[in-house]
Amino acid sequence: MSDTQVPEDAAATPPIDENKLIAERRLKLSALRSSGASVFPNDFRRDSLASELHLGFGEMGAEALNARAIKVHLAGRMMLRRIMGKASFAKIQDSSGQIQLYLQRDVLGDQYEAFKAWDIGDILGAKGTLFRTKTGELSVRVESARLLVKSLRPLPDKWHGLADTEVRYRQRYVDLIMNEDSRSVFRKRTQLVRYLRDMLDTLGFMEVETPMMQPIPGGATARPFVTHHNALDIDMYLRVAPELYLKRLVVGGFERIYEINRNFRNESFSSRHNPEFTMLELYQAYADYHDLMDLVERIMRGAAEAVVGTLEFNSLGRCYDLSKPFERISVEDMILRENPNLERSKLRDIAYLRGTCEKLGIPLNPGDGVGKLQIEIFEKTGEHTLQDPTFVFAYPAEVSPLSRANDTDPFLTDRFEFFVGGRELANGFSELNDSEDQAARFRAQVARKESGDDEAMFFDADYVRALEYGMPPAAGLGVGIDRLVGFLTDSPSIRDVLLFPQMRPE
RNA sequence: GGGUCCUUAGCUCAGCCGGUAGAGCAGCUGGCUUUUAACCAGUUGGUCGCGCGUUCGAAUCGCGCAGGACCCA
Repeated sequence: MSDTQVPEDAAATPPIDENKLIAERRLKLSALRSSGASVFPNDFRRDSLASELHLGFGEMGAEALNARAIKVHLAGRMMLRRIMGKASFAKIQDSSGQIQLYLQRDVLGDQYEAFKAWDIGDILGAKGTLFRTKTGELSVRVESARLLVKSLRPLPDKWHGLADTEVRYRQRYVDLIMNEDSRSVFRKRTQLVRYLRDMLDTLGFMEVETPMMQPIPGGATARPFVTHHNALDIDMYLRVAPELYLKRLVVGGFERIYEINRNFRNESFSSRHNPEFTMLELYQAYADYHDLMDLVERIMRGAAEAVVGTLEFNSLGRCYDLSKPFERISVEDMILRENPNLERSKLRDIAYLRGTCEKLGIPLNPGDGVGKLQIEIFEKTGEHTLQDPTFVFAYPAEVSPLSRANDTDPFLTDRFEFFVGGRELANGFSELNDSEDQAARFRAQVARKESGDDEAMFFDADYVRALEYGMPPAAGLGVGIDRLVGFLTDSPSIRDVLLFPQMRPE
């Protein structure tokens, strides 16, 4: 591509939001083009990042700096500019941080006059020598400077920054330019995922990838997105969970596996939900749900160390101390704790539970059995009280179609959910590996679907066939990565931890 | 899906007892060779989210729509 020619269709498809400030910058760009100079050059090479210089020389005195005369090549976006006649200060920002430049007309000559026409937001390259200003700021005395990229759009207010949440989400690039807090959240997200991979690899887990497009969506009760495969002429579903594929791999002999990837659920979106979100799912053979509760404690502490740097920290308006043991309590005990007026002996009496739901204002669905009603009551009265890290275990089989039944009480399954800050962060259970029981539970889900529950599961015959070969006893765990990041970075909205959250079209 | 609030210059925000829109920053012009949101002087810039209504007159009042934030389901 030639960089001295304006693309011919530039005028035919004008960008959005044109204004006078942009027009002025376009004029400057067009003057650059007609000057014959290289307008978007890519031959400048830097040898330092701002933060490396602050780290390496931030403590060095002015005289020592002058004596060593350290030469640096830097590049970055100009964020701030103070022109004082024949000398100027500017701050440039690179991926690591910011550093101040000092530019003088006596040194730079024509380049100095050119610099005065550059705008905040332009990307420039500078070569110079480190020094300390009389107020003590580590800076670069610039010996030559070049404009590398002309920015056509003005940045937000240099002091107030970008505050409009909608623009922060829609134009994340502007948010990332302006807000170190935002950059920090996404760096921490990456640190968390790297920690999880390192830890699981250390424990002998193998990372795998399973289909995102599935002919039968399974592994969770949720409405799927539908798409169409043209060559096969069949509808396909974006996965709501990878669970059934991961367990096929356990049948195949991969005894410790995990996947960190996206799930898709066709629900409305808000500050708590995004249609696509990231889950860690792992499966461990010859382990049960108790082992996974221990693993979740380990993950939570390791993640806090990796991301926050400490086990004691504030998040979402509260102080947490993850060094204390996490509480473990059963669903029925939770219900009784939050509803002391209820009688334990009647917790499996459907008429009693219906009456309780009515008193609590929970809408009743005709198909709901005892287990479903128990969970409704727990979610309404108990879930939000679980601020400190807590495992709730012994979930009814009715709401746990993939979990192993409890040996002594078949109404229950060996399943837990993990809560912190009043939100569910993880879900784990001993896996159902009885193929005949699994087939029966799929049939029950199909019956729910036929009675109008469009979140109920499909019958997955191949999955049952896989179980018929024999799946080793195993336990499985799912961890909501977005929620975990939100908790560890004190981000109240899921949109603050997704680079590009789902928004209505502009 | 329901409730409350928000939408004014490129950005951050005033203006809301209805009388034809303002500040700071950014921009432009000039001055200033160690500034720290630099400073000083001058200056440009608006379909007040969109539509309909009330009124002599609407950024301001009413209704509807759109987008967003928070709370609830």
